[in-house]
Amino acid sequence: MFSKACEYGIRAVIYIWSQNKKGLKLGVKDICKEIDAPEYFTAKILQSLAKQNLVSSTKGPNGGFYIDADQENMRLLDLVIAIDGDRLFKGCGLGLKYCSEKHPCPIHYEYKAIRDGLTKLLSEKSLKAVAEEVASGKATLVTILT
Amino acid sequence: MFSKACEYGIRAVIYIWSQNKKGLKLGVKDICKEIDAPEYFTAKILQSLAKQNLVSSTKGPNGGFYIDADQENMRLLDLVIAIDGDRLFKGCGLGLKYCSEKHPCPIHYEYKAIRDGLTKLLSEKSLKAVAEEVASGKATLVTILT
DNA sequence: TTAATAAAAGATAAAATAGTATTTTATTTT
DNA sequence: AAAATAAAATACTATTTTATCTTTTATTAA
Repeated sequence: MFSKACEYGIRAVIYIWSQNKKGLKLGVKDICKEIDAPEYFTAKILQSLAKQNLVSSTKGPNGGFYIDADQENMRLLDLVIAIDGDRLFKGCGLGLKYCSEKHPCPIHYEYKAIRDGLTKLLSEKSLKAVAEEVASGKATLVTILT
Repeated sequence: MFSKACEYGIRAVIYIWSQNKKGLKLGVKDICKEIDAPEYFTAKILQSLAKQNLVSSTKGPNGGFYIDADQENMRLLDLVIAIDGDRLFKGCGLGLKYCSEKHPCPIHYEYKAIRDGLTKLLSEKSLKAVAEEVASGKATLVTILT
């Protein structure tokens, strides 16, 4: 569903937020160790997000990635679009160039319902909300056996 | 969501079925012309489906692809799995190796609902049903402007 | 002001997906 | 039996995604 880049990106950003409620910045290495993602690849994703102003960063000692007040209200949808684009949220399920209510493909309505559900899910989940779930232990970002 | 191969494959199989209610077999060229898919690529997909016994084919003059009585009850889900595998239907939305009710990722329940919806959609839509919609003009497989 | 640190940028490589072309094999019609 | 037809098999190319490594730039602490 989501690309690998998107999976890593979402996990990374959630982890960054959960850690820097205290003003703590995080290096890529720390982030990737925690969320089990490839370091250089994740660095690229975060740099792209920084360029798009979804996360913040500073270089040098004690530098790293963090999320400021303006950014913490982002929705997961914003993140997904920033990383994967909007391909998941538009276009026909069967790849028809023109597919519409008037000329629907055979799965048009049902597919639309699924996609709208996904959009809704990602719109309603704010970074803050999911990160708080993780911080409180209600949800996890890491592999836990058993 | 679905791969290109899957989009072409679904469209091709639906078209094949709608045409050979009469016992008519279809060549790859005809199929691809109608559904606007790349010929050689689609040929490969159909050959793979034939190997998996989801469609039938015969070589030689008047040969081509067709769908026999055993095959026409396939669900779209069977098709998708045959082409794309089951990656879409299992695994964590955020890519966690272990994500479960007991240790859920932050979007576990909502994502599961979406995915179950997709599975349901593809299970309930039989090839026959969608192909009949196309045959009757209720749905389309081709690009129609306006 | 120098050394250390960490992101940014750029270059490269591997794997997967998408797409094309050619050769081989089976079948049918003449 | 020969020619024509069409799928099957194989080989090849291109693009995108995933991933790694190296160099540069900004920042901070000693």
